[in-house]
Amino acid sequence: MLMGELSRRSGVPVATIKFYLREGLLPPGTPTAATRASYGEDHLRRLRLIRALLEVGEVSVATIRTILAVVDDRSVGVHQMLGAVQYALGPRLTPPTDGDPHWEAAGREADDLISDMGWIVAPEAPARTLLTATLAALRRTGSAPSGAGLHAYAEALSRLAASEVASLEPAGSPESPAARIALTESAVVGMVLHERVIIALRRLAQEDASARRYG
Amino acid sequence: MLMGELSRRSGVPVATIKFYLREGLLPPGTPTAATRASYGEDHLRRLRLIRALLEVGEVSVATIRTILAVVDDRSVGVHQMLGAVQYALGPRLTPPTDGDPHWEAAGREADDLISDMGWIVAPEAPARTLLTATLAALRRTGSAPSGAGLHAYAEALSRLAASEVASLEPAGSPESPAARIALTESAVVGMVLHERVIIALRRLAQEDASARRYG
DNA sequence: ACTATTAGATAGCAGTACTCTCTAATGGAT
DNA sequence: ATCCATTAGAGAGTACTGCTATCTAATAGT
Repeated sequence: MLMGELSRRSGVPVATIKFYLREGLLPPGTPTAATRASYGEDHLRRLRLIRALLEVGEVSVATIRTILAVVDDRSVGVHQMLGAVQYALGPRLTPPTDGDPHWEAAGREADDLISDMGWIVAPEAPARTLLTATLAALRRTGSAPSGAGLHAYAEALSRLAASEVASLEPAGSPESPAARIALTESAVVGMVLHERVIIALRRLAQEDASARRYG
Repeated sequence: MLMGELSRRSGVPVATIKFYLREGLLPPGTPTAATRASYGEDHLRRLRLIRALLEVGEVSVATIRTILAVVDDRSVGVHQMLGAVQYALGPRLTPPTDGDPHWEAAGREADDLISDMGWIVAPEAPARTLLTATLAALRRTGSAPSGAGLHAYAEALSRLAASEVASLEPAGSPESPAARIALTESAVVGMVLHERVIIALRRLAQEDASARRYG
């Protein structure tokens, strides 16, 4: 497949594909002449993955590059891959250096919740920082949620996450390297886009609840 | 309170506060002289709200301006406010003009889910578009979730949303205009930041589930 | 009187995701 | 054989975002 066909089939402009090649998001095609290279179905698949992460997942180009490097690294297993993706996605928030009481209280609340749930998570997990930062911001604005509400969220998400992780490796270990990559790409896009699905469903449910109560 | 004190108490640089004033995110202080204005606690509260939405909620300045305009509009009720905020947050995705089969299948799936759940949502609700776009992207990348999984998500979020909406108006209607604004700000920050809480909890639960299964 | 601070305005800056332009080489059509 | 479209590869340019810096004139506190 030539650049033009890749562009046509993916809906991505040629100049943009070239940009992704320069940025290392897309591996180069196999050159057939000085001014010609051939691209395969895997390029098309990768391109769709990039666009999904960018347009729907709102993931930055730099983060996508990091994620794809993990996807292409055959030495990492499913668990490490999930962790690496979470680390790449994780908030680039800087915790306050001084002793911010809101931050510290939020950190304690997050730690308590995690241990109450019996969750096994790394101390430096970015999601932990994200939770702390969000709880701290809620405290700062005087809108801290109740502990009971947090637990309800956690219980619900615990069940959803368990079933999703269980479906990650449907048929044993991957057969070929290409199949492994396709499977890993699918897991990544699932991780990122399911978050969007959850947000969309939550907003829809909220609109419904609000309509019933006030509408 | 003078600009300097507002800056010190909020942790936001003076130049940035001036920028928010210019952008209309922060109402001007009451001028006391040609080069002096006085700011109150409401400015401090609003500034914290802006920072929470920006830094944790990842909401753009333009969107925050739109949201704050709704918050300050005393003529809108809770339900309309929620709708307006969702509309402002909503994806700025453009649905494909041509008949994209993935998009259309995703749209049908979203509509089916909404009617299965018995949800009352506007046909043009941005969350509906977000759901459609995300399902379409999942289809394009060959990672479409199962209908059963979607229903499980929807059920869980339906319960969470109902309890959150129920807690929006804790003690009847607001007393003073200032109290109404404070309550509305709290509702907005809750809407936006609780989404982050959910994402953080999901990632934590996923890490735990993955650790138990593969770690 | 002097220094620090402020309002208000304008300009600049760093990062992001492209988009455009150019050159030289090549492929297919006529 | 010769044209025209297409391509690789490289570099510069663009539009937008969220600040940040600089300047002027006015004022407050010491």
